[in-house]
Amino acid sequence: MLRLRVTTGGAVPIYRQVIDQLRQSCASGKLSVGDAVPSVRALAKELLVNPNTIAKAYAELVRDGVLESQRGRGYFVAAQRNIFSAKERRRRLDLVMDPFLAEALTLGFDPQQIRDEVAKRLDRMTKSKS
Amino acid sequence: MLRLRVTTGGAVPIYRQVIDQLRQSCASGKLSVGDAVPSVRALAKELLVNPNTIAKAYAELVRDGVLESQRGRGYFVAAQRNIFSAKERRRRLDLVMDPFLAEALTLGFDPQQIRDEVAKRLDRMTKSKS
Amino acid sequence: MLRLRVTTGGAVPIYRQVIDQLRQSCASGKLSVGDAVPSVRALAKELLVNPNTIAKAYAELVRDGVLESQRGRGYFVAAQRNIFSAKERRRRLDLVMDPFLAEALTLGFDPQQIRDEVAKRLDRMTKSKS
Amino acid sequence: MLRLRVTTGGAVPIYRQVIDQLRQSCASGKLSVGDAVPSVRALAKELLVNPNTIAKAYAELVRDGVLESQRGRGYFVAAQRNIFSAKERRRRLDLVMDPFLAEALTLGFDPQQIRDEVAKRLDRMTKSKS
DNA sequence: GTGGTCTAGACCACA
DNA sequence: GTGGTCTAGACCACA
Repeated sequence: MLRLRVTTGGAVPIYRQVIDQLRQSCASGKLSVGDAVPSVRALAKELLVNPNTIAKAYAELVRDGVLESQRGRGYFVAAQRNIFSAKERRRRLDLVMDPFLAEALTLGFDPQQIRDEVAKRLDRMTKSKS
Repeated sequence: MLRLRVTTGGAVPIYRQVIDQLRQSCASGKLSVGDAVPSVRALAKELLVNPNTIAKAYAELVRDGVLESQRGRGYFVAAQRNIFSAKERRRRLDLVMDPFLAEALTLGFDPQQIRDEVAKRLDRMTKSKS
Repeated sequence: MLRLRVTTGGAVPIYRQVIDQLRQSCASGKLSVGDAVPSVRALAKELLVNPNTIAKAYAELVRDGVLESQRGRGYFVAAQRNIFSAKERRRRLDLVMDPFLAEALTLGFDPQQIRDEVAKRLDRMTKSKS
Repeated sequence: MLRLRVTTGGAVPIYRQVIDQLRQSCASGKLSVGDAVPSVRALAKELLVNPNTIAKAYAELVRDGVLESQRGRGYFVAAQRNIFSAKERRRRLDLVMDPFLAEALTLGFDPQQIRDEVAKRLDRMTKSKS
């Protein structure tokens, strides 16, 4: 059973947190192709947020090819297809990588530590798949 | 002499870019403890942005212990205090690492590619120190 | 000056109409790279619809790389870049072409007429660019 | 024997797919005036969908003059009446053509490619007549 | 002034 | 029951 948690008041919008956590669930294999995700209303009720906020998150995941919606039935995990051009994928990677690395360095981690942590986390994410 | 560049086009707010670049300059050693950073007005003029935007960025950097203000003299790079406990640093690292890795994976990059890109980017960031 | 019109009550959602018309304005050269589009509030007021509806349309155009938003400044026409993979572009073309052709045939136009009308309309769209 | 196929995955509602495919079968000559179409129940059973969904599709086709219902006998392809004036047909064509062309252009296809794809697709649609 | 997020709540489309 | 669209309106972030 999918467990999501969001915090309010912080800098990260609720809908962004939902997106990130669902992406992670897909990437880590906690969710597989074809799996249903909670309905907009059910998740909104569980997280105590407005259904529109969940709908917004789900809509973005659909646009990015992570989820598919079936009207009247619900949202489901889509087969991963690379919808973006190589250039765009690269652009989007940099867009998320740079702030991450800047923050990691600012936190006092050195390059070697960062590489190690990234490798370790990637292992955990992909191993748990099988 | 410190060189900052901001782009007014993208999604990242100007004050955020200023913060990120100064943090990175400190992390990479381009700026050392005690170094002066440009005055609010000078930097605003140079970057052609509103002084309020720079003031806001500097205020956040002071709040985070990256800069110190000396009244009447200007802003200086603060002695690197590790404000956070090891556990807290770790927590904050995960907080930014997980969404980054999840997005990278759903973009279709595999673990090896992600490790390579991270290493490459880190090299570029830290080489520019010398 | 950009002129948009929407009808309510029909099958086509308002935000979809806004998207279509802005796409057309870009495709036909009525709008050029860097041009500002009306602010969310201004357009909402002009069309007598809710600002959220306009915001939704603009957000989709940003996601598709047609517009760029500059926080605090407004929305602007983005440089056209092909953000989608060849496969995805093809998929999206079919997604809009098939319903169009089916409707055209149902209206009683024969293939030759449809080809002619498409060619004529394309000419008008791209000639008006210069 | 009429062959319909519906996919329950995508964004297009099932009843819409049924409508589009029947319209296309009529337009392409696969179905001729007076031909019977499958009964609501038979088609629902064949496609594994709710009979209400088929009933809804047939109702719209009757409303548009594509089908006729004969009480107790079933649904039949109606005599092709051109319900719309030439002007109205033209207006309706533009209504669907413009968004299609605008999207195709903003997807990065050039006029020549669009003309080619349209011609190719039309060929395939009408060849299947024989 | 601009855009961004979120809530509360209505009403429709679809299965 | 499910998702989709839209309104009214609040409050924040940014320039």
